[in-house]
Amino acid sequence: MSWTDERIATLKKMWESGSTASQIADELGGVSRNAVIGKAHRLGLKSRPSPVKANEAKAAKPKPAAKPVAKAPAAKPAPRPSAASAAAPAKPVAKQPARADAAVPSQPLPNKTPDLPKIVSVGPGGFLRQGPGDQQAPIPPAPPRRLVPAKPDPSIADKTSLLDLSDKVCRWPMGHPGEPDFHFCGEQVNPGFPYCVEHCGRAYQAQLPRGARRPPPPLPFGGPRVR
DNA sequence: CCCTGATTCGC
DNA sequence: GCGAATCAGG
Repeated sequence: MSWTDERIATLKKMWESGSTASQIADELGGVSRNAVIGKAHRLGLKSRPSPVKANEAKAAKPKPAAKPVAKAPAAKPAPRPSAASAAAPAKPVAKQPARADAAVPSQPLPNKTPDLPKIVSVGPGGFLRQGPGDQQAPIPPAPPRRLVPAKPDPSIADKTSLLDLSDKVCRWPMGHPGEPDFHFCGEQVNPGFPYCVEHCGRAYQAQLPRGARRPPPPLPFGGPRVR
């Protein structure tokens, strides 16, 4: 496989979306994880949370040629809290601590809740997915104001592809990643959220008292994938 | 072991 | 430019 413009664009988009190299490679197909990483570097894309580069701020050892066994007794004065801890016990397909920081803006609505929990993750297609089990987190964004009736925007005559995603369009996935008709909602977003008003209602649901909860969770995207 | 990204280096 | 091999941390 060669790196066509589209493949490079997809690579960039997914890389910046927080998808792991493995996910990107899997989505692109025909390339290995290393190929993706290598290409990403050649493109100038810099790696975000690199588990390997987490610390290492003083000693630089770019070449593994010399490895002096300079192991001091080493006290640990700096207790480094691991910030990357995803509490996701349910992993249907693959575990992926993917982050979606860029896609989840901070709490815009000065409501009661202090902060907006990140209840989204990045799925295999680079789309944002909400785990069904994540619904229990304190979910603030009950629309405080009157909901605007979904107004069809004429600017979205065509489908919104992965490459068309931006902070302005709804990222709610329609269909299945990888399929030819897979696209995103593309509606104008509810300001401060990655989804439009309608899909915000799907993504964020009020926490009902125990017992009154509705078992059937909303289907995040068209349902289980059928291959 | 698994995963991750970084880097190197022969092609 | 490409990516397998390798390294290195979690």
